Amino acid sequence: MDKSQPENLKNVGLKSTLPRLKILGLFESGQERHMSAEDIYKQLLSTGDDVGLATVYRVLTQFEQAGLLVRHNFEGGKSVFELNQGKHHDHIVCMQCGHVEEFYDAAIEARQKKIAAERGFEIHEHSLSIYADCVKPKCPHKR
Amino acid sequence: MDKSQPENLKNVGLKSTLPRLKILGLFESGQERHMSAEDIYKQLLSTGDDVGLATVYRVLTQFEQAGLLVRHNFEGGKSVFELNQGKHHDHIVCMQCGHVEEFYDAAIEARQKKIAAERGFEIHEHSLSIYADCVKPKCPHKR
DNA sequence: TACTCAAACGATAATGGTTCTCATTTGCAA
DNA sequence: TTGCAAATGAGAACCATTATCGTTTGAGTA
Repeated sequence: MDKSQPENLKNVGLKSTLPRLKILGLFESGQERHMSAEDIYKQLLSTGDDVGLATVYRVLTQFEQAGLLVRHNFEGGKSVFELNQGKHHDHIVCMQCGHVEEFYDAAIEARQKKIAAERGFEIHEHSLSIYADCVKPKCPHKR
Repeated sequence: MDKSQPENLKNVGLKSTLPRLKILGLFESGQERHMSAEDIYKQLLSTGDDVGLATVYRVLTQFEQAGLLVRHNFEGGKSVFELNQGKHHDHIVCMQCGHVEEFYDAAIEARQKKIAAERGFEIHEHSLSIYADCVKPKCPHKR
């Protein structure tokens, strides 16, 4: 399923170590797109893959800097990460269940560029998060 | 200049106390629109108005709940607050100097509503922050 | 104007997420 | 294999924020 991991790491100049492979593997398994350090730590413990919490944080930061992951700071104080698949997108976060949905809107993107340019800014990155409530009873995702 | 403070507090059901008046006064003085708890604490200390840090946090939260202030969670881990003047707006934050500029774009707002509705969400709140670099040498605002 | 007392305060301890420290382990090249 | 810099892991440290709890205060009442 995910045999290409060592190359992924080498490609970004990171030594291929067990903890790094495990963590990257978790993201590539696609079980959960958005995970916090704590999520990952617990997940690894539960499968018997003992990785220190400090290492999880270190590796996540390295992956972010290497461009493998993207970090988001939603409300709630903790950072969540997701695989960087090139395509920028924004998020809607359900305030009830914490479920995260992604979206991309070209009109919004264009507007943002325009606004920044008008004000003499050079866009570095941007984050748009809509905090909302799922209206439908499709809210069984627990936080 | 800001004589109406006690009424402001009463109107939202808060007892008019010294710390609350001082903190609200700081925001109403307009010196700095966006301030963190730490900013406020230091500012008050520097003018001899001794208010406990715990009180600053407590009051900020109360003001937020009362609708007097709006809280933002920019990158950097700390919350910043600004006077709630009714008009919703988003922010561009300079990554170099920390300077914050505000903007409002009807097209973006409309798009957001549409996107949420399409996905069966009821918008609760949303926050759009563009992290950018001031291009011009108008960047003397220190963080 | 003095009295009462719940509400508010302030110092400090506790918390939660994250980073740092440093002794031990490991990937990998010679 | 061996050597060693890089990486790891346990736990301490850190930082923003919240909780605790004894003391103070605002504002209605006598």
